[in-house]
Amino acid sequence: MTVRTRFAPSPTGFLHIGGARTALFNYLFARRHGGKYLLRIEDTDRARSTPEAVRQILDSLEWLGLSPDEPPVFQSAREARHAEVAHQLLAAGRAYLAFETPEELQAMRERAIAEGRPPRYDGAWRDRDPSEAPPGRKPAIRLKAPREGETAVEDLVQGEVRVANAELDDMIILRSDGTPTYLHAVVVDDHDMGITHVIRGDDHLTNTFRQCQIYDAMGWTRPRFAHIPLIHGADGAKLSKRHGAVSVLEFREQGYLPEAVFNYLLRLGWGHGDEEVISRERAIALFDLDGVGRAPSRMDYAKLTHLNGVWLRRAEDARLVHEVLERLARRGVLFGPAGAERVRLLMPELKERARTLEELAGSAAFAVLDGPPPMEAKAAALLTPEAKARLRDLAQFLSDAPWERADLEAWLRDYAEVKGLKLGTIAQPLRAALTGSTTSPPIDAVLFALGRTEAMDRILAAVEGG
RNA sequence: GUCCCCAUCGUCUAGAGGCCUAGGACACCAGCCUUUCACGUUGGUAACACGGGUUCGAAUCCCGUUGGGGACGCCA
Repeated sequence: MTVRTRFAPSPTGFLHIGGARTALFNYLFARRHGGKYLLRIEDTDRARSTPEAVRQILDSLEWLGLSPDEPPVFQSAREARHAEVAHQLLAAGRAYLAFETPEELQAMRERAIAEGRPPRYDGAWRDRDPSEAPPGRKPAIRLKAPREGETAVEDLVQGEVRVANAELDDMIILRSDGTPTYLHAVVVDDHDMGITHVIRGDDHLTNTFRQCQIYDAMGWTRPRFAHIPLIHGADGAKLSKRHGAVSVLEFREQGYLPEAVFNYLLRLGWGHGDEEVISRERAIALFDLDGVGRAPSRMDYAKLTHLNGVWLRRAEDARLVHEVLERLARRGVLFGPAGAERVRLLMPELKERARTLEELAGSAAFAVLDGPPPMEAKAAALLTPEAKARLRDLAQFLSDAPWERADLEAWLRDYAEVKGLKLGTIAQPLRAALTGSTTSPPIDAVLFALGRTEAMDRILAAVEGG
């Protein structure tokens, strides 16, 4: 049997990092077993679902390389089928019409809670004849769930989980307006889509029992289930906005690389020995459900950032140059082809020193400019009268230098030696003049990337300025 | 409240009864490298929630306690 998995978000908001991980696990499991990974948009809540959210979810998945293998299924398009199955169950005597109004049910629930009883439907219409119904009232269809015995699920992550059927009430599968409820629609869709493995957040674990009852009532084969723990914020509570970035697109904006987010999410709740840096290919080769932990894990932005740095250093220079220039342009930094070329020359050094694309763009900003860069206070402090005098002298010396990086380094060292100075003594003021900052790539690399003319301009500007 | 799930350093995890003096990674601290910053590197602080069993032997198995999470809708 070919493995088929699905990710089934509801389009009521952006795709958050927990959903992304669920998608990732579904993707990896399918790939690992040579199966298909599908997407189903659960948009049956028409009041809260938006096309904008659908688009965002699709964008987010694409960015992470988790686009589905087949066109997405929209649950709302399948309502007729959901109703059909509900009516089949009704005809087969596995479901019944229930005539309470939502208000009545709400009141029953409140009463039960007030009296310390579990808020379960009492099955009042289970054996009553519809002819007794109040006139003109539209019924909902409820599943006639078994009352004796227990329902057990062999979960691929959680192990065997069982519950007494007495704990479960007769759930509504079709609302009085003819629309399906979520629990029912999911079962029908998963069955019709040929889903073999339902991998989802463990907030659905207790729903699973009721869904199994629908499979059983229809005589359908149940899929295998795997309930993965949720991701929490740093304080252990359910991940939310106040914990920082949670939307996938937000991570993209903040300069995280998709392969780093992929890697981080993979390692959150799943491990393979001591391996930390794991590529997509490696993940597909290694991933399996038995490596998934059962405890909820917490989002750790510091580790994500570290991992991002690792992937940033591994990334192609050309790609990073492109990203950085785009980000600088978006910041309103003006630059020409010469500036872009300097970033290109400097990228091998710049990417060693950044952990996110935002940092990378920040560290490249000095290079794209034509003319002296804005001077940080700490850099300005380096440009003492003495330092300026030395820079003037150095500029003279450098004006004849062959403009290759290795030569430049040699010239600087020679200069320092001749003057009896430590290299740092001249490198720091030079760095300040060239970059406006106290930190930058190696100074010879900076000189080389800027080019003789630009470098001289900046040195002289610093010498004459302030 | 009822039901379900979970529990190893601050965090992510390795660990399938002896290989555990509990390993790795992030973070943190100190040193080295050095032209700044990073990278790298060396070392350090730091955990089996608690209590009972089972066993020659338990982080690993069982029970309980505590703590966390989730579910109990004509939401998804």
